[in-house]
Amino acid sequence: MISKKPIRRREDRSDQTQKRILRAAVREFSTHGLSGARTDRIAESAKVNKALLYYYFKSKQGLYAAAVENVAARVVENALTGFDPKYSAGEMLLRSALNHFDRILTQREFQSLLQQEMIRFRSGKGGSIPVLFRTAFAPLIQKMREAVETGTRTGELCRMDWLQVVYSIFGANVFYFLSAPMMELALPVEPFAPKVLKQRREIAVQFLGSALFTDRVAGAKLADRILCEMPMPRVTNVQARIEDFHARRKTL
Amino acid sequence: MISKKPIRRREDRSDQTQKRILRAAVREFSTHGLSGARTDRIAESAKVNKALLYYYFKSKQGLYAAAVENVAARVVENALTGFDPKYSAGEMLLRSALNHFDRILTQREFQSLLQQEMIRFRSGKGGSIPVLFRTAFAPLIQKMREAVETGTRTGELCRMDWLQVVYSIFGANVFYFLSAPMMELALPVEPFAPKVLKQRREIAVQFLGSALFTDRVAGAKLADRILCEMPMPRVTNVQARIEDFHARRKTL
DNA sequence: TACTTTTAACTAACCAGTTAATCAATGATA
DNA sequence: TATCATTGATTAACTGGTTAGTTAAAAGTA
Repeated sequence: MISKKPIRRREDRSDQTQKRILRAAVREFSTHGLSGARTDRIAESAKVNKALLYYYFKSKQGLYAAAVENVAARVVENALTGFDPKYSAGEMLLRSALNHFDRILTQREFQSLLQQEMIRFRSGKGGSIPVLFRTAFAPLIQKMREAVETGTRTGELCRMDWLQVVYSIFGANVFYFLSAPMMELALPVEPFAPKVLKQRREIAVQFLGSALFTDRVAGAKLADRILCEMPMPRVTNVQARIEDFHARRKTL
Repeated sequence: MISKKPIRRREDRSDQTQKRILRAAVREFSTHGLSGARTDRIAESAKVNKALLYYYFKSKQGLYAAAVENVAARVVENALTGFDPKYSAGEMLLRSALNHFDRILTQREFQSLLQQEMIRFRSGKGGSIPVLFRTAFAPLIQKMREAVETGTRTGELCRMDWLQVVYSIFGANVFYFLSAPMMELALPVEPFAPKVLKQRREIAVQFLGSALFTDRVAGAKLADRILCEMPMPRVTNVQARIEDFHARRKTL
């Protein structure tokens, strides 16, 4: 933003504008949905002419697909960290819960896009769900299943349905962020304030610790230890949040 | 559908067409979103002229608002059943979890609309969230909070953050239905098959029973008892499911 | 007749996608 | 190394189909 040295090499320049378009597209699609998004708005926010969108991504659909893939790729990389075999099964689960929370926190657009894709998929159109599923989702729940099964076999965890564990972990996190706008109206706190987020994150893991483990106290202790080792990431996405804020102001 | 006796009274006739429009609108908006929905399609599916939509509901936005309110109203009525003071705090919570599951199951459109409204709300525009919040959401979580607090005071429930309980209960249910289309790709089962639904519903309550209660075994037993008293409702919405099916076929 | 409900046909705006022309690196040539 | 055709990147202006919303008249009911 600040450095104004013009890019000389043609390729680099083109790459950069493509990235700019993609960033703008992710923002637009995640806040307005596929049909609500406006190509003019994307072009304007990427500071390029609208025709460029079609030059690089042939159609609105194409741009949308590229946007979804782009965010998905960013997610996949760190989805499986935490399943290091040096950890016990229970620890893997708690770590993946934290991982999931942090991922939603740092990549909010992904969540919006994913939810919208889910609705689209349910009402018939193929969309990107199958791809997302194969690349991001399937490997993760497979790992979780294995962890629950070994955990119950060794007696570390309570005897329980592995799917229910998946639903509990993901569900609580997803619902937290999903319901945040509404909760904002209910509670005397701002759900996206760093302090509140941090506390929520801790409580969620502690809850899992005492809900999943045979030895409740040991589970809670383990949760505390992991929390020390995995501090909450800083939310770097400041620019987007500022833009959000202004968009909000304008429409009030 | 079958009975063809024409309605004589003007008022009744008008009422009925309004309802037909509203039903069609709910279907259209919940599958396509506000901006994806087409007024022509709503009119056609309600078997009225498009101008009637504007006669009764002045604008697309107005129709949308009416649709959301309509579904919300249906939800509110049975949200608070289960908080009968004759039950213990723990029982209230388990019952409300089942209630919530059944509500999503029988009124799927509400969920879609609500989620879309949540995204809309986050990205600035007021929408119906504040209304929905006051009428449906706030009273419910208030009751849940009270239940958790009395439950922990009496020692029936584990000492835990009441909000975390809310997130766990709602989260698991919401996430089950939200992720169902994706899970369909992951699992060898159809998540909307009555048998699968029934099993999931049971496991979810049993999980809560042993996660929330100080006495895990007692919690699980209570869950079983409640499950007997609250059998899964039949999904009456056959027409919508058939239409869904056909819509799906067409777009493949 | 007087009033409400419903319709066919229309319009104005919007918006995805196109076109043809311009601009600026690049690399070949003398 | 100065020149210039080539090619990729970018734009302003346009187009045509779509869609929310209107109007004026017809049909139905009290």
